[in-house]
Amino acid sequence: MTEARRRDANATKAALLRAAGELFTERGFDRATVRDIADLAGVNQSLLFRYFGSKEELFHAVLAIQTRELVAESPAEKVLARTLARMLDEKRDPSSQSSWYAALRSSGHDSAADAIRKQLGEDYIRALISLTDAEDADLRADLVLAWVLGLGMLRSVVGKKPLVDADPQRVAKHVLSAAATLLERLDTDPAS
Amino acid sequence: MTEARRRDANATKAALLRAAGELFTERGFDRATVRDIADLAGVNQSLLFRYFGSKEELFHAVLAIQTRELVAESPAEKVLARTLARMLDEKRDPSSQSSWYAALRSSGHDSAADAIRKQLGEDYIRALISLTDAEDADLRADLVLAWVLGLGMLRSVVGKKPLVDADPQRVAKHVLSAAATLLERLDTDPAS
DNA sequence: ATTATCTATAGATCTATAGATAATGC
DNA sequence: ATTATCTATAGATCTATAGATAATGC
Repeated sequence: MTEARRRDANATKAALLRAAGELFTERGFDRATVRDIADLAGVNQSLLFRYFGSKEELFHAVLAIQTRELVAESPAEKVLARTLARMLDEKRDPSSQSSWYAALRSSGHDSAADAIRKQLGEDYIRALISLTDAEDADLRADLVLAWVLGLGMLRSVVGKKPLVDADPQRVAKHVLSAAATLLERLDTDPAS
Repeated sequence: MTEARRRDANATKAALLRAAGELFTERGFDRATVRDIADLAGVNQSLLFRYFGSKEELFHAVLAIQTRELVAESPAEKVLARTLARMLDEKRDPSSQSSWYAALRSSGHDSAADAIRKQLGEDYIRALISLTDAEDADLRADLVLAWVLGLGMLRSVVGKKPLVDADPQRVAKHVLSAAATLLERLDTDPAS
């Protein structure tokens, strides 16, 4: 982003989405200011409003993209293992980390929470529910989702050790085998 | 708080702590404004600064109290069950819910996160670590802690259904038995 | 000529403080 | 007289917008 860029609305939008994904994840909705996002993207902050209307709409765009990427192309048994692999991969650049954490960190009563409730409720949860025949399948799926979110928060926000430095394979193995207590058809191979 | 109160500095401090606990948990650090906290406590907002110095110091006071209450008097095997019972008890008044969620929702790089890292690292985690002989005991404790935090966030911030409406006993039973995969000496009785 | 980008600023917060007021205890 | 409480406001943000500038494509 440091070299002189051509004038390209699509590239600017993409740069804003990327920067927003990174800062929302790292700081949460409120503390990721539009100015910081625009600076990180290397563009003027007024363009954020021109292309996305408001900070909140930008946030929703980020959430929608990330949810789609994550859930869309994996079979249900492997969604959890892949989510963990993605989250635990430290070589991954920060902008691709999930902004779900940011959604959680935002206010409890505004549309940010509504957004996550819907996005997660209807995509991710469905995959998890399909992995058990228990009558409380939907509750079990919520419990597993809570774990994933808690792990992400404790890593990315708190930076808790030894969790942040732990071997990804080992973390995934522990989580998957414990989660398999709740979801009997879960694939517990961390490297799948 | 509605009837005319006597002038009582201690009572005012307590009212502020209580109101702060409630609003920080519900909205996170940034969106719980000092004015709202003072209004909920039924006092003028300037008193918050008089008695606690700054919003951040008030937040730390809230965290310290809640951590102490929670961990202090339970044996290690029962700390998790009691944390869950406390969190899942809907009759409980909101001000006593844990502000750990608020700490998580606050910025990743300021002293709020430092506070939680220390408070949790040194009290809660120690209890969990004592429940397993595995060499990666500290990692396992982190994973369980992550689950508790994720559950609290998903309940109190997102209001995810069916999780919020679920039978506390059943939720506790699921979580405890899955967590026992990691901590072999954990007491898995939800009602202990 | 069109449109991507930037400048400048309005307007709405929010934290924090200085100084005034009023209720208590000796 | 002491001190708990309130009033009023400074000063620092932050989101959002109106209008000016400058790079592209026909």
